[in-house]
Amino acid sequence: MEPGERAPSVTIRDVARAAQVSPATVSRVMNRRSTVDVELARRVQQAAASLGYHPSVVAQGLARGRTELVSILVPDLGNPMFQSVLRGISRAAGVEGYRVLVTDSHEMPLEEPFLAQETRLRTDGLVLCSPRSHDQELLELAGKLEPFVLVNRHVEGLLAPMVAVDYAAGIRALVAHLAGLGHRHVAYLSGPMASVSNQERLDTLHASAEGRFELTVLECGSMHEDGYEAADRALGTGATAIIGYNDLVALGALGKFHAIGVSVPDEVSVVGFDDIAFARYASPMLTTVAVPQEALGEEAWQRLSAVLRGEEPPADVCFTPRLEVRQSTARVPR
Amino acid sequence: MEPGERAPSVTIRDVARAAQVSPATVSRVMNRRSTVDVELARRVQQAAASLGYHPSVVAQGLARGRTELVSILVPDLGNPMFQSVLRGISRAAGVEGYRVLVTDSHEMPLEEPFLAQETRLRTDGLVLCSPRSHDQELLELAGKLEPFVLVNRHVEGLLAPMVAVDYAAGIRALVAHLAGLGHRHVAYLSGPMASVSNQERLDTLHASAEGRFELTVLECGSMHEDGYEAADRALGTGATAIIGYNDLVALGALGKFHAIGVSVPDEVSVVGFDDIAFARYASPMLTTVAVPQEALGEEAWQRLSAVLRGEEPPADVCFTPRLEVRQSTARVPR
DNA sequence: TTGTATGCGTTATCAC
DNA sequence: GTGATAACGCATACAA
Repeated sequence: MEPGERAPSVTIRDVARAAQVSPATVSRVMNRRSTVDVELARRVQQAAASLGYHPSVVAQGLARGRTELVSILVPDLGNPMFQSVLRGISRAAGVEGYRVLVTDSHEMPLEEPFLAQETRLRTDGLVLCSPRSHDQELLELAGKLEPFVLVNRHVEGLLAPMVAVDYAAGIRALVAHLAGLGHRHVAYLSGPMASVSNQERLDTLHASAEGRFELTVLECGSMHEDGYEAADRALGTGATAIIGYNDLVALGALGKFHAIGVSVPDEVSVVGFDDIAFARYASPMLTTVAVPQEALGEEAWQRLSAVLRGEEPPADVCFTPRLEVRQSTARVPR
Repeated sequence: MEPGERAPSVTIRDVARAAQVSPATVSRVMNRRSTVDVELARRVQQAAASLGYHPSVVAQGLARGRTELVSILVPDLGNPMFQSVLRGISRAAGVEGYRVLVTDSHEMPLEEPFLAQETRLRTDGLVLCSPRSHDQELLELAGKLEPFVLVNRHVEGLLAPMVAVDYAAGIRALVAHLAGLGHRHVAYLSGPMASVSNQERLDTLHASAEGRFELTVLECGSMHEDGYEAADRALGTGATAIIGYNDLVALGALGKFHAIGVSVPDEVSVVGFDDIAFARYASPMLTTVAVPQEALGEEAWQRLSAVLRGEEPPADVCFTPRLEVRQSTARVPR
């Protein structure tokens, strides 16, 4: 065989010939369809085995009209939050024989619509995770993306199933916790501007901080580095407590404080968001708002799966995150 | 349309009819093939646009004999090391228009051969990452998996391209570092028994510890929890330095020591392996052996890509990891 | 129960 | 340059 040449794969016809039956019968045996004479079935099995036959998934996909593949698009594969969602979907889908095709938009909102369509065309359905696009854009795109489900985002008027998190509730719990500890000046390390959940956290923060403490917002980002870099700026504002956009940012801040000899939580309190696995193993253990990440993925799959079966998907769900008080928060220093 | 019914997708024929040309011409236009009369091309473009036509990727796959999809199989999607490799592949492949289908074997070595074959059949090629199977099994499987490349594993006699890491060199650097700090009793938190790289680390450890320090090996695992759980056991052996199977384990141990008030590195030194992003932001910053994770993925893609093009792949590569001395190691306490 | 024939949506070969 | 037509490999309605 020349390099680049097509490998001569063994087809259903080859098996049929070897077993002296029709291709249809081979197909029936391979798919455990209807009742095939046991003797014929045996011959087919044997022929298939000895020829090393495997049905072409692509041909099956074309003939059946489905690939048993679903796509997931995430803003950043490097973020443990999305990795967990991916895991949840991958695991749940795997049980039903579906595989997952993953695409990373690398936090480039403008690429999102194209990538979403592109990857969607390759599979039976799509999970759109924390899309950074505007509501309007998603509404226009929806028709081309169906069937799909939305994770970590709510869009009014969209008929796609949604799996969301009540970030506002999480923020309120956080605010109550910090206010209860006596903090009167809090800094928020803001995430990507395109992140809708960042916007939601910001709005809720402003609203619920009112009358409880002064709030300073600092542009930051979504990665370790961003938190590390922003930590002393935050401290410079006079804040006694710092809320990270997510755990990555909070952990980055923790790292910086440790590096410059600022004690947490004695001199400053730090909290995160998501409760990624590392939050629990940080020093000090990070107080954070726990989002059920793998569950998000599982619920997303349940809905996509239902739609793929032509059934009515379960109702939209909105998880209420749980405040996980650990060691990175304490009473305000006096 | 009834639920479950097939969506009536617009086909190449619909476009041909609308543009009053043959399907062949439409195909030529869509693929920018040969020279098509500019007027006809315009009509086709327009018809395609107004009908919202997108070529069926599945049908293209069948006709062209390739899907522009590759698979990656990893032992644990929850491990940042594999996530980084996945990212590296995903990014590199994406540039050439290839998408990545990811499968997680959930550290179940027995499932691996089946999953590898299954996922391979769905795509044009496979990246086998840190397979837990025995050499013999891989050798027997090889024929069914081609084309594929091996990451983080070397198998004698296998003609598949390989991208590996010289773990022995990493361990030797670690041993020299710890011995130089005066440590005379070291504990190794051992990873999954099925992990070949764990075995390699273990062997090298035994060999190079000889005459420098006493070595105690404790069964542990590959996750945070495992390290957290094993940390005080390790301390109980009288070891003054602890080597984790990977950063996750080391970070878990760090967490435990912080929880029980054991100071790192004053009372005990801790080192990891891989240099995941979190290692740098831990408190104290984790001394570890840096493995170029995304580069592994990129190199893997380069080789798979070459084979897919029918070219000779680049020679096997073996990265020498770099010792990253940070703050979790210090002179032995006296 | 089993085989025949057709369709799935493209690409590619070959005449025109 | 352009259009029939035959693969591509399988599933399935229908006939036997």
